[in-house]
Amino acid sequence: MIPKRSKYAIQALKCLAKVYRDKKHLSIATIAEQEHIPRKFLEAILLQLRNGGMVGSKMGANGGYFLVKHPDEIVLSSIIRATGGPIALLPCVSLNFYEECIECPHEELCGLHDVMLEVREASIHILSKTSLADLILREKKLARKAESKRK
Amino acid sequence: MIPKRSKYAIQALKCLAKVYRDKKHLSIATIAEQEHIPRKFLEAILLQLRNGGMVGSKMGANGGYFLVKHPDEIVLSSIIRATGGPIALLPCVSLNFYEECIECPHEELCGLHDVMLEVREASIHILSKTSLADLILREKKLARKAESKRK
DNA sequence: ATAATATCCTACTTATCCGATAGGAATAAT
DNA sequence: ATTATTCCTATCGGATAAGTAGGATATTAT
Repeated sequence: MIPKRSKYAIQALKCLAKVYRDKKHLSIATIAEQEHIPRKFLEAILLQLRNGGMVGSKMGANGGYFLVKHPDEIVLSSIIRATGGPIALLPCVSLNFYEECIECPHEELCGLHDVMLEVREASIHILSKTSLADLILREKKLARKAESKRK
Repeated sequence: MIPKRSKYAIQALKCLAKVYRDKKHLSIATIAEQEHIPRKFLEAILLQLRNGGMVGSKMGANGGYFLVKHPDEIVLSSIIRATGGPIALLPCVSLNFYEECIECPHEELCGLHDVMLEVREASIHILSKTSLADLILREKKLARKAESKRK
């Protein structure tokens, strides 16, 4: 499981992506309210994303946050990583939280390691081909589908 | 990430799978030593697996644990589930640890939910086609590969 | 029978991490 | 100035995971 932190980050960035072309910025409070995220917690998360170079900020009254890259270029896997969320199911197959198993004499001979690598690759494949723009597009499709179903 | 508990469970069951055809059983102590798992912890895990009907046990001196099903029929996903390990990356797409997001008005309209479902399906697909027998087979292949590489 | 060897069962400890909060300093717009 | 906002550090409480303790119960071997 990825931490809530990562999920909140994705939601927040999705909000920012929606106003990207208008070159608008959004305040923490606005995003927090829109997405039902605890305000102070979101503050910490956005700060982390900013220090990681994923978003920009404008201080002072009428300030806020904005994306520094196009929503097409920001993919889910990098958001998860930037917020400290592990994707792999085991430490020994994690790129960012790697830890070797004491019990494995040779990692390259471990069958479980091998399988878990496959799982990781499959997950990362999906998560790094899906951008914020894709996410928004997906929601539009889902809305249309629900609409046509309701009739 | 899945808990260590689940990983230990897989290792232990792999041991039992290796002696399955000889209708042997192994004691906790034996497995613990072989796999470098804390003895008492393994005890708790095997007990859980037994109560879940995945393994059988024989009490008393010269007792131990054994598989009740063929190693072909025991897949990784069910071991992970039996030991309380989540496979999904978010609670809202988890089969066994489902929790709805307060922030999502309609789950069916959430793009993230949609993507995470895909990730879950991909992971489960791999984990439920891989059995203990496959795991052992994989290790044999890896060993052969390493052998031919060493030359 | 008795001793030795196992599993069974419940409860506990301990450490770590996660989610969330507090409080104020710095900065910019009006 | 006042107000709105980000920036920064520190902290708290609760949950969960990993591992431990100790004894009850069952079986085998001698």
